Amino acid sequence: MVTIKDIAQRAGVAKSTVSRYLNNGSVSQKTRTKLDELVKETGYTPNTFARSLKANKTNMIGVIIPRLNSASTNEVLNGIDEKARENGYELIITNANQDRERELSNIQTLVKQRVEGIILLAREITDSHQSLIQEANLPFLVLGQRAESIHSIAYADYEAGQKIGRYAIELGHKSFLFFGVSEQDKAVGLERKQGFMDSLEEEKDISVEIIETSFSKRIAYQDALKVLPNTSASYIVCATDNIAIAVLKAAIELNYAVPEDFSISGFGGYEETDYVQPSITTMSYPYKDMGIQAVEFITELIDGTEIPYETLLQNELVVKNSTKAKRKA
Amino acid sequence: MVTIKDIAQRAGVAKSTVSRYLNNGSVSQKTRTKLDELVKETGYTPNTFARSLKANKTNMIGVIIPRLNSASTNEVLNGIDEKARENGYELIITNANQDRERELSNIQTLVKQRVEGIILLAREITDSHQSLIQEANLPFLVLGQRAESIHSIAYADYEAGQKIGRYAIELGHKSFLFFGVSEQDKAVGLERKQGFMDSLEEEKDISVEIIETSFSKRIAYQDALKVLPNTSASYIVCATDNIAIAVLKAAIELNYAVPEDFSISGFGGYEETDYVQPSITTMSYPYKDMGIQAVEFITELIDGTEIPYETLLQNELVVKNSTKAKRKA
DNA sequence: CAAATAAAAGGAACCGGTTCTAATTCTATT
DNA sequence: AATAGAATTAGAACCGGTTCCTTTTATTTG
Repeated sequence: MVTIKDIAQRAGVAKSTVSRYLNNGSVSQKTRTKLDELVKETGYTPNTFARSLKANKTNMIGVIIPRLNSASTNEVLNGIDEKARENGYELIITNANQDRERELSNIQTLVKQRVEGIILLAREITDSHQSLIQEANLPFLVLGQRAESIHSIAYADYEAGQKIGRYAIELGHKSFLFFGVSEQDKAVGLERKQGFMDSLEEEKDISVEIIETSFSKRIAYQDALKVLPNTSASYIVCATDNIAIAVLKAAIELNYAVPEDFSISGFGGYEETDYVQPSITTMSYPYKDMGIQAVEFITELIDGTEIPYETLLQNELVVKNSTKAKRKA
Repeated sequence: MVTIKDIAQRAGVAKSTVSRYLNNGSVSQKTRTKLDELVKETGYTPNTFARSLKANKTNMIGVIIPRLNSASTNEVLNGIDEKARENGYELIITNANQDRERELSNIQTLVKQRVEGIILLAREITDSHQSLIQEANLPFLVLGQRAESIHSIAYADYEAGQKIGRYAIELGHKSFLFFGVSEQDKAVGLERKQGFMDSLEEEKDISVEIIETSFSKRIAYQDALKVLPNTSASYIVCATDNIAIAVLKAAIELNYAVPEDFSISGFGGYEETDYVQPSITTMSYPYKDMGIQAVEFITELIDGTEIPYETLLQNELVVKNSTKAKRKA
């Protein structure tokens, strides 16, 4: 590998001159030309480590994702990727594979790699997270969950829940089945449900049955096969699009008609909801925007600019063919 | 940030002693205990850059993926991630976003980052790739495409095409519609099609209509809306599962019955094919295994071990509900 | 044309580690 | 107790850059 020393020697100048040439300037036209040639000829590129070592700056942002095969994660990553590139940062993406221990160890790994900031796509923020983050003493941004005393960007999940509730009420539904996930996930498990429940508050003659299932399509599908035959609901609220897709599959296999027998809606706005029969009504989430916003924020944090501790991103209802007005009894 | 010098001073020993303590050994019990304490107390971690600088070793593998929101990419990454972790490598994942220029620039970025090897999930290998890879002079592994004089792991796409063809023939189909993609993608665009076509060779009274569409569901869907009303085919071969899903959607919206009016099959084995109605017959691909295999190979290349230039991974037919025997005319 | 000033270049120190060699200390042996 | 040999340790050099300070060279000005 050719180094700055080699270049300097061959050009007959000092290392420092080459360094100046590479960075700001103040080099005579003559040496500049000479160095241009040599760099081209040798294909010289400065060693990033040597640079980072001295500069104490790595130009890298660490990203921790909960799992790889998730459409929402990918969209967020897409936004992060695009914006990071634009801002001149390299990304180190690490996968926690839904394992809390691994998430923590990923934080440490990134700290060791001397990233300048960390973006965490979160499921849940525990005390271990809190203390590790304090300790790391790095710009840190949590996405998708609100977190005390850590900067975060989250979706307006509570409001999203409300919007679905109000929409269903408008359609005349009274009897609901809610497929949710564990409340450990505050945003998805708690806030969406809470928003939905609160939106029904002032209505009369409402019944709601709540089932806790999983993010996994397979498990949600199995749960739905068991639950659907015994429900009196006319509207099924699913806390994620994946759950909605799984419930739809179960409903059809049990020979129900959707939306005639059940209306079904999800949360997420996944493309996949367009490609099942019927297409599924859902709350669309600004995933990519979140990624973009995240890089903007982390950049500001790195630069020492103040940003709000909590940012909420709104989402909107997309009505498709899996929901319809309740027929008059 | 606390450095090795700080530790050395506080322990009253030389830097080199601390370094020895951190690495191999040959340190007296007394200093070892002392240093244990100090490291714990200060939370010292060695600076990766300083280390890499001297060692000329980074323990990092670079991965280039064509795009983020792809189920197959994610599965492969999953395997890579798992195995890399096991082998003690860090991953730098970069996204080329389907842009050839960006793919090339990603290679350069990774080379600058001094990764020890690069894994490229490829769509197409051009001459620019070839020369850049030569120049980089790093262990390099291409996944998903065969590439001349570069190590590669690919799927047995030709054979996969044949298997689908033979299966359809067995079901008694004679008239086919093939939704393919550009031949620039050798594996998906060319080999799958070629395998399929060759498998029909010895049959009589066969008709095949070939449509070139896109990897994008949206575009494939639009193409299908145009083509389906005018086809006489009874079996539709789609070069990817995404295309199959899009074609199925179009078929249903045009009021065809699947598989009664058309049998439809895809390639890929995506989970999503289970969640549409009807579920789609497909060739399953060992994505995760490829990721695992890839890390094994790149590790061996880094260590200087010889590996075969070309490795082919087999895939198998998974019959679901979107295909059935042709009814006798 | 000499002196003052600006521009360019050189040299050394440093970033935070590792490694090699030489020096010191400890242990065992006679 | 003297000495050989092994185990530890210190110190310097180095990895490949950047940066600060000093010196040299070029340019301008009176």
